Amino acid sequence: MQDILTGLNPAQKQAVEAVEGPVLILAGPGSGKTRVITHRIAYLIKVVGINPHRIMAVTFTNKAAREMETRLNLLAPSAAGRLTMGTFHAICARILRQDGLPLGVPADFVIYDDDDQQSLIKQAMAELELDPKRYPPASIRNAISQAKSQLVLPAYYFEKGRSYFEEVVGRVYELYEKRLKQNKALDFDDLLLKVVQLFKQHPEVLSRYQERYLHVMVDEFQDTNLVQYELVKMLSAKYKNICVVGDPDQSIYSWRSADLRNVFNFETDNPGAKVILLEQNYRSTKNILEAASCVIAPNSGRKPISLWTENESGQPIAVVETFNEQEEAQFVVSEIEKLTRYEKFSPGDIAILYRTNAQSRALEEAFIRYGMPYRLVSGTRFYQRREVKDIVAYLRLLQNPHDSVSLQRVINIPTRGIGAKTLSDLGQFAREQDISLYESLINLSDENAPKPPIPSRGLKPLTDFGLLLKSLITDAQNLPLLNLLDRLLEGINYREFLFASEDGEERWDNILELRTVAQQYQEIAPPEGLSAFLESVALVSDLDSLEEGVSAVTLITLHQAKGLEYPVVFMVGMEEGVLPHSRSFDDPAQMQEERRLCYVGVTRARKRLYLVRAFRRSLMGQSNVNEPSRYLKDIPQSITKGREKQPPPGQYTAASAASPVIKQHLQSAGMPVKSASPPAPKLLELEAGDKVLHPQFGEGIVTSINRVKNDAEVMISFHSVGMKRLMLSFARLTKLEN
DNA sequence: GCCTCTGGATTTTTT
DNA sequence: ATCCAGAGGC
Repeated sequence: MQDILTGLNPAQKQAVEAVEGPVLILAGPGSGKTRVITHRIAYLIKVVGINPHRIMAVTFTNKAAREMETRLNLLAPSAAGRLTMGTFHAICARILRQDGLPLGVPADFVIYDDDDQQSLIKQAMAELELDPKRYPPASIRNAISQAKSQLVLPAYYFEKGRSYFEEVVGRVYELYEKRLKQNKALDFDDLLLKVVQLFKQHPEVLSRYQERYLHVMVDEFQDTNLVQYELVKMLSAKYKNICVVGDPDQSIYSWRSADLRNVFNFETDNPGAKVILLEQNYRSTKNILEAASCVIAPNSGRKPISLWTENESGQPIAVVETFNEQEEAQFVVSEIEKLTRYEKFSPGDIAILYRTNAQSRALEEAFIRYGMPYRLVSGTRFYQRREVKDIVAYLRLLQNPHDSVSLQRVINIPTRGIGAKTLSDLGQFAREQDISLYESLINLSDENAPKPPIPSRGLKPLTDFGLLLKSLITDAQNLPLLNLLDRLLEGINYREFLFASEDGEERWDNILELRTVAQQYQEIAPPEGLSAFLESVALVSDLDSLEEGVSAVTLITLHQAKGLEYPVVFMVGMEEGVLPHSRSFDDPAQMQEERRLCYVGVTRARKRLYLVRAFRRSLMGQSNVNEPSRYLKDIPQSITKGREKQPPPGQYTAASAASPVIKQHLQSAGMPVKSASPPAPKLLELEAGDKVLHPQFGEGIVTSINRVKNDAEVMISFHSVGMKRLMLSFARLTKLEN
């Protein structure tokens, strides 16, 4: 037990030893959070004597779970594999496969990702004859997902006093649920929600789990939504040993329903909760830490966490202005060149962080031009690639033939002459008979079964497809995964099909890559090998494959960078409109989140931090001049080292394209400077009473409009979120016909 | 049923 | 600038 507590600071030690009752650990960035969690688990096992089987540790990412597993193995090897450790979704999927039946969740359910979810929603909307122009499927999906994350059921939308938009959401939600059930499918939100429902409706199941888990720990608690919190509350209700670890300043996923109320209400929710602050930072230099503190300080309603470090002051923060994004990229690359050539840093020590994926483009081009190795985390994600999704859809169909979303996806892949008309006829028939699409296909080759009304010309491909599926489904029961996969690829002539398309070779390579992943499931006996594979495919992300120790510069979004650290960090695009993103301008809560995002970025850096901005930036095809990010102003000059642009080189003769420094120069020399600001945008013509659509808030009614300068303040009563005040130029409103 | 064109939108994406 | 979905033409 010596080794478990030695080397911990007093706060960490306190956190490790606080094993009784509810505990809230507020852990600043770089404060040794993972260390505390793993040591606490080791302490529970080796000192308190808890059976590892009775401990649950929940994380958000597979990567975090894996890391914890690895580190725990060093401390308490005997516990290996005996804990329940994993992501919320993985743990819930397991519970449902085992105990879902009483709730009507079949053990062989498939998991729908966001794309599948959207397909099914579109389909439901078509069935309800709802115009996707008026009710964007993405908004509806979002509304449904939000609802599910907050334990809201369709019935809520039919209560008195709901708006028409909400009623629409309710109707789609209801039908969507019905279709999910028919497809024996669950979406990501369901994995959590169904477990909560299972526990509520079947107390005997709940009490079994409650009995088992003496200790429940949750990592990244600031990212939990209401359902997730509800879940851990239920699980820990008997023994009340619930320990949550998080940092509200690093909450950047509210748009994925993360709810900070979970953190802020924890103490009132859990009387007698111990609160422990981890404030000593082991990661960054004093300068970097101070910059971080200054960035986050202006946010209101924060938990009182103030970071400190015994690390050296280090270098000043480099604040750099470049002309445009090409020059920004060039600066980054040449600076990296210097860092790796003249200093001790290697490319693997360096990361470039940005707000939006689109920003990676210019950077990549520069890296390629200079022949410098880089790795881009998640351009198009592997499991999102069309060819990979197609084959995964086939495999899902083999596990669960009722999965109509997958069936519709692959029914004409490769092209076999089954078009939209045939498909809709088939779909209508299936609905009328109340059978699945697969069953109606099978009916075609069964003499006694009712037949869908398909013109004879379209029949043959359908019948053949049905027979192909049927035989593959039998194979799925008997063949090891790789053999099954190969038989599938052969049965549909997939290689030939891909090679006939553009980028055929690359796409086939992706299939071979998928095959390599499948190889790991080869040893699991036939039907289970397939389902284990599919489950892992559904629940992994790209970040999971982010290897360490690669000798290349990492290009990564700020969101994805959470939880990572690098000796050298470049944050690019430090401009108003980029960070903070212009889409957040009209919502104070979102603006606070942008600030947290900046804070997350800054705190990724260990030794060196560069904050880079471009004077001009092309976004969506047009070039704009952006102000420096407000966050730059929050960092005191005493710890920064500015590197304003050099005097104008030849190519920057256009005054309108000059940096502010250059412009001043020109102006004082009596030269005319044309304003580089874009022309005032055309504003939407609106008046009170107009009906409008907002991409996030949905439909609303304009209650008042107040012109200011070139813009206007509009008050809008939204059906979904009530009254909001928005700036017309920023709010992406669409006018709807009254 | 397949191909081509156009219009619209384009933050972030742990599972 | 680009990507995608849906519409319309062959």
